[in-house]
Amino acid sequence: MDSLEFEHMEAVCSSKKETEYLSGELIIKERTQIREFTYLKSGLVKLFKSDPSGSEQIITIAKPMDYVSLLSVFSNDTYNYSVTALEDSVTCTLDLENLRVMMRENGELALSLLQKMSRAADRIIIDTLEIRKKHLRGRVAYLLLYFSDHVYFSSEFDLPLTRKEMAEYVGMTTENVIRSLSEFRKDGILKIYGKTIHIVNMETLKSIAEFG
Amino acid sequence: MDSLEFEHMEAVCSSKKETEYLSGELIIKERTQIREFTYLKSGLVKLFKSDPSGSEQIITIAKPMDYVSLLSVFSNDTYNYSVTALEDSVTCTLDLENLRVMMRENGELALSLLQKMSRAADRIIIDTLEIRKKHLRGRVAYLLLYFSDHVYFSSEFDLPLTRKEMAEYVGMTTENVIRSLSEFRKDGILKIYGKTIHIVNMETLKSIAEFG
DNA sequence: CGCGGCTTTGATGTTCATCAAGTAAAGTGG
DNA sequence: CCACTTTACTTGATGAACATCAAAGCCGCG
Repeated sequence: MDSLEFEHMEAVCSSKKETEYLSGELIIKERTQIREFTYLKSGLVKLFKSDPSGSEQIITIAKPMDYVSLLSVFSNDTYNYSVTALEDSVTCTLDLENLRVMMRENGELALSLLQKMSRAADRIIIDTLEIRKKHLRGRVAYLLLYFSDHVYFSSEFDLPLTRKEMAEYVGMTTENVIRSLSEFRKDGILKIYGKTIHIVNMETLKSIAEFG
Repeated sequence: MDSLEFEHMEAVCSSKKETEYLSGELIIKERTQIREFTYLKSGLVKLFKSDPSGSEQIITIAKPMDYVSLLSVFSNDTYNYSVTALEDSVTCTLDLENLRVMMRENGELALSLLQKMSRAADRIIIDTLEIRKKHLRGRVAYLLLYFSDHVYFSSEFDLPLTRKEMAEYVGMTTENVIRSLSEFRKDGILKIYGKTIHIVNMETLKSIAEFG
């Protein structure tokens, strides 16, 4: 959200509460009651859905100022996904009932929330379709570029996800994520030191992400 | 939307306009300016995104009282998907600027819109993840059950989609949609007369949809 | 130091897309 | 309304993409 909306909401809400989480900690557990509206103040988190069988699918990754209690907040009474911290993170929570009252009284606030929620949902849907079209190498490239271009703003960064999580994000197996990464390394597109990624040949990676 | 929201919006909007479309007609063209808020009054439509290369991906299918100008409305100034009628349909459009003004003045309206939009987006995301997990036969089964359980409320119905469109919806090839259908027929799960589908063995189909 | 989780690579088999070719159905123009 | 063209549907054969299985190295942590 931009700073205007942000201040707007802060001003409007008396019941703001901050909570710190360590990397790996569970922030929201699916199927629990939604009582609060949550956004991310700092850090990085993943939103995901897990199966009875234990497997997980990552829906999206949320950055500071993103709403963590995504869509379900206003449509459901329980979460249908979980959230855990990928890095040490701080969340802000507002009492949901309180926020609802505010929105009823203040259409401007409601409209700006609607706008922001729409943007987030839209991006998830578009990205999912985009990823579905691609072959495995293209998916991995797309993911690396996401971190490079939209999260860390650098061609060198530490992956906040394990290989397994990367696989869960783009719908492939861990082994094939690794294979794709290894191929990129062999082709001189990347340098890899464990979780540290250095994108050497950005152009090639971009064309793989687009056409692969 | 439920009838309360519905009346609410009707009452609030002076500029309502109805438009009829024949099956196959384009209702919204992606990348065009969004000027109106549109919902479906009767019929059935598909929302889809198309590639430079000409291929299409179906995002979802909208039923009467669903919002057709889905998420983009409040987050974008242009549509990032197209809409065409799958059956003869009637849409209702409201002037978007007008609606925005109403929402600012009327938080209750804004909140109810937010709720409804959230529900729709949520369903799309969940369904997409659900489909991604499944094998081809499971995807086709899932799709058939969607029509049976949520659109036509009958075990016998006419598919509103071509085989190709079914493929575009669930992310597989036309040939494999057909192959799955043929297999279901051979296994005595379906009877197929062109576009008419009769689900004979509902239980088996459900278990394929769930575990396939 | 040893255990468990994460990572990596190779070998194997399955699932699926692609290609090809033919039939049926649905428009289209004379 | 009929010949003609196009679009939709169907089946089979082939190969490519991908998941699965297996085994080993690595790293952090108790």
